[in-house]
Amino acid sequence: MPRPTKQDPDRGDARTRLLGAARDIVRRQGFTATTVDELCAAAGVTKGAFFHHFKTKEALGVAAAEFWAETTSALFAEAPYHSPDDPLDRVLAYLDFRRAIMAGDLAKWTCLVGTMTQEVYASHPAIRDACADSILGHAATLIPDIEAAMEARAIRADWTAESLARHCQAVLQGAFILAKATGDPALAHDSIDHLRRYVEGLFAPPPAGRTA
Amino acid sequence: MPRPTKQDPDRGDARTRLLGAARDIVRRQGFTATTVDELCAAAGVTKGAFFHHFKTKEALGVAAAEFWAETTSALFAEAPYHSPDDPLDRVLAYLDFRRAIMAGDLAKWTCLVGTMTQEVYASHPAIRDACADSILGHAATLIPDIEAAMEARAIRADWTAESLARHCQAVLQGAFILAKATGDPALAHDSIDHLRRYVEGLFAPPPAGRTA
DNA sequence: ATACATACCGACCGTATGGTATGTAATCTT
DNA sequence: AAGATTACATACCATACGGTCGGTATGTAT
Repeated sequence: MPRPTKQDPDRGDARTRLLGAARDIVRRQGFTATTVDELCAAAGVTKGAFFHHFKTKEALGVAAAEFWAETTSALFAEAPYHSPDDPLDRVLAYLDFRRAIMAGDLAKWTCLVGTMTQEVYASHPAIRDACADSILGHAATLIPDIEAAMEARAIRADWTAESLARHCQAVLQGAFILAKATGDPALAHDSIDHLRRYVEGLFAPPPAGRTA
Repeated sequence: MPRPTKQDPDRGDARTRLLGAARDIVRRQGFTATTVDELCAAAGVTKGAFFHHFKTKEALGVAAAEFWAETTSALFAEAPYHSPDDPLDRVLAYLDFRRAIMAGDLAKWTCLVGTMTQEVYASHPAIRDACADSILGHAATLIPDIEAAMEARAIRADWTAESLARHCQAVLQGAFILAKATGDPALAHDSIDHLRRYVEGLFAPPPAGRTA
């Protein structure tokens, strides 16, 4: 059962604070470069507390990915992009929402699990799997709207709603990398714009969606 | 002047071998998780040789990104996708080429500089800049063909050839992440397929390219 | 032949790292 | 209230890490 820490109470229990610190620091420096001591300092927690809650640093990585999945899915569930009546408009509103978030400090709007994946996919399978669950789980939330949009417009395509949902995530992840490389969110915005145009085109009336 | 090492001659000079080792190992484990000793062992070189050629580990990171830019640009320059007469076909052939490469060991076909960017964008600006140069430099090689395709089809678009070239790189980078997360190249293939369909759609005859 | 520079070797160093062992206080169970 | 369990704190450890340093071998110019 959680209990406030000595060093800085009234900020939640040690475990949650460590996960929050991991979310912020790992996004900025990566998983390997982030040390246990650093996480403890940021969370206002001692090393004993760290290894009480997480058997190893790798276990923290897994927990951080799961924490990320939970918190982001809550955030997106409450986001305003679900309100349009037309399912296609909901999908486009999702992209607009993702685009709108891309401002300010890079480490605040880039993706924890995408970052970790690159580093640990070969060396820490447990973390990688948790990251994959997070990414694919989030992608899956788009599928119903895409399917509904396909049905509403009677689209018979050579692509699946699932693959399009995942493609959106791929574009987002790639946009993060371009933004990090250049320090300029504009490149990320441009990529989302291209993606939005693609989705619009897929559902456009005339020769749309490459009907068979 | 390069000189073969004692441990394993006839494999090039120490510097090049270290850069080759960095390319392979960093792609699998990331920059931070890759140790100097590990690189030396893989290159069959001693630590003395390492720090003779590179002042610090960070300097090796910069050199590895530059090495990557040189070797890949050579590879793409000689690749077969330049042969079609129609510039649009060359762009599509580029995508087909990128897609075809995506098979086998992940660490062999994913992007060194994309991986490094995620880790070091905030902590090692020098490496980040070298990575940005590599990515944007490669993207720039696509611009002439895209521009020619736009001109050939008289496309007046609200997007630029440069932004489309960069978007292609974003999709590639994102595809790498999905493939790493799932261990399945199929997700990367699907994303490239979507990108290809997008590019085709942009240049399609009827209501093309969102003319103003 | 001498002098100098480059390329490489391998032992060593200070520190930072992930992890442990042990102790103490709050909370739960009965 | 008593014991058990959970939640945290502190001191400590073995090792691995980036980096240094003195030295040697191989050119290269004069």
